[in-house]
Amino acid sequence: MKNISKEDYLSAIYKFRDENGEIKPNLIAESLEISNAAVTDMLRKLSKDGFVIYKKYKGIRLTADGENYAKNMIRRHRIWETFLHQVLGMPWDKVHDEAEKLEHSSSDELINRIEEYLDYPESDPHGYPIPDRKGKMPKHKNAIAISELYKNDRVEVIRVNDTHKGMLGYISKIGVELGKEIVIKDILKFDGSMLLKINNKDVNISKTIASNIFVEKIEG
Amino acid sequence: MKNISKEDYLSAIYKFRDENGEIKPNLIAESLEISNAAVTDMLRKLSKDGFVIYKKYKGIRLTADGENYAKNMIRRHRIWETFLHQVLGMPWDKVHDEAEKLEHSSSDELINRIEEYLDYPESDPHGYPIPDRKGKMPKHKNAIAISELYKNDRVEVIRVNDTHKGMLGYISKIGVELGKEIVIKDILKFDGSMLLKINNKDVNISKTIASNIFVEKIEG
DNA sequence: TCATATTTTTAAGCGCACTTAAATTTATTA
DNA sequence: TAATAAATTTAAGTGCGCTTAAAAATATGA
Repeated sequence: MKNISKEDYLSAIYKFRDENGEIKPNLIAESLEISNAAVTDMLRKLSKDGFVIYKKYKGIRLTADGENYAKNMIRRHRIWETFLHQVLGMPWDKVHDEAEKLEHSSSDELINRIEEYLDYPESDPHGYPIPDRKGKMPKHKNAIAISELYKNDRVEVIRVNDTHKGMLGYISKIGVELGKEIVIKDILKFDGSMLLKINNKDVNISKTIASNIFVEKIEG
Repeated sequence: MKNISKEDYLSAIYKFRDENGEIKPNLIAESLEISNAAVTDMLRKLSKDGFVIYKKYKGIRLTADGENYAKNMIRRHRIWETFLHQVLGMPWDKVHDEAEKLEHSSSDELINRIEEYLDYPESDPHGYPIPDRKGKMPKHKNAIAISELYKNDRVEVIRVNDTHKGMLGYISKIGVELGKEIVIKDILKFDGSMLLKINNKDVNISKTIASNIFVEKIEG
């Protein structure tokens, strides 16, 4: 059994809902790696407790309460990640799992103290924005996935997706980090993989990886 | 339900066992605030897993594995308390509950990193020793409870017990902290309460409180 | 549009860490 | 030492968050 809490469900809904703010049970089940039946069970409870709008066979959406709750969990998660990386020097690809545990065991007061200690950071080690204590999310830079780029584009890394296990470790091994400059040297048509220049070295990355590294163009 | 983990049982046994290293189920149940029946259940499991020696109706003791496990939990707890107090400025009487939650959600690697960041502290904010990563406990100062002292003794606070809820808050409110000088001004025979001088103020404390503040005598 | 595939819900059940109540063992004390 | 009290174990049961299997609803596509 996995024993996932209400907190994880709300975070997952928040993260994976579509442009209309809706999500299907199936996607929740996949992201939490549990059965669809378990999701149905929990949705009933979350609905009863006023955190989601749930009607059988219909898409699910967060209530205002649910959204606040989820945003607070994301705040906790990202503040822990930032602390672990910046203060304790924990590597990029390890902070996620550690924060995942800590976020459920911290009072709001503790999170606020850490935030203060970090001098109110606006983004986590992967470039994601940290909601403030009122739930306000700092403005995100306009990010493009590397997979959307063209040959000879020169870009700077501003965000890296941390949803896939093991991927972050690989990404950091090939030299990618926030602020790093990358040049697109070639795009291979047959598999969508891309040849990049990072740290003056040529690196080939798959389309999957390319779609999880977000950048902004360097002008000029 | 309280949902107490194996980890809490082992810590409780470690803390409350007698001079022979033994403990009765009853005491475990009281300290964890659960029923005796729940303790019997868990003891069976802990025994099967090799953490305690358990024979029906006999005293319980930790195996070497159980002792190591418990000591590691105490290490986690005290390192978190030290971090919360020293780095984040969390007050004396709040760190216990917060650490209680965090200790179950931290990898050994995280604890080691915090320990390093704190420059390998030897005692927690209440004066209790912190086991090192091999389980070695730093030598404790020889502590006397204030309740054992005589009129006119001059002493320095070196440890404060954090087992009673609310007591630490009170103790800190009357001016007691580690390293603080106290003079015993009087002992009231009829109830064992004591009149102390702290910060040049007279304070009366009950026998219960007096037996939970530990000191060493100031020579001369 | 109708058969088929997919998603979602329902039903039954499991393991865990508890609970209360009753039975049993051990400890106390008169 | 025998009656009584206290501690401990056993038995039965609960709530929670899962599971698998089957049933029902929705979506897809020839």
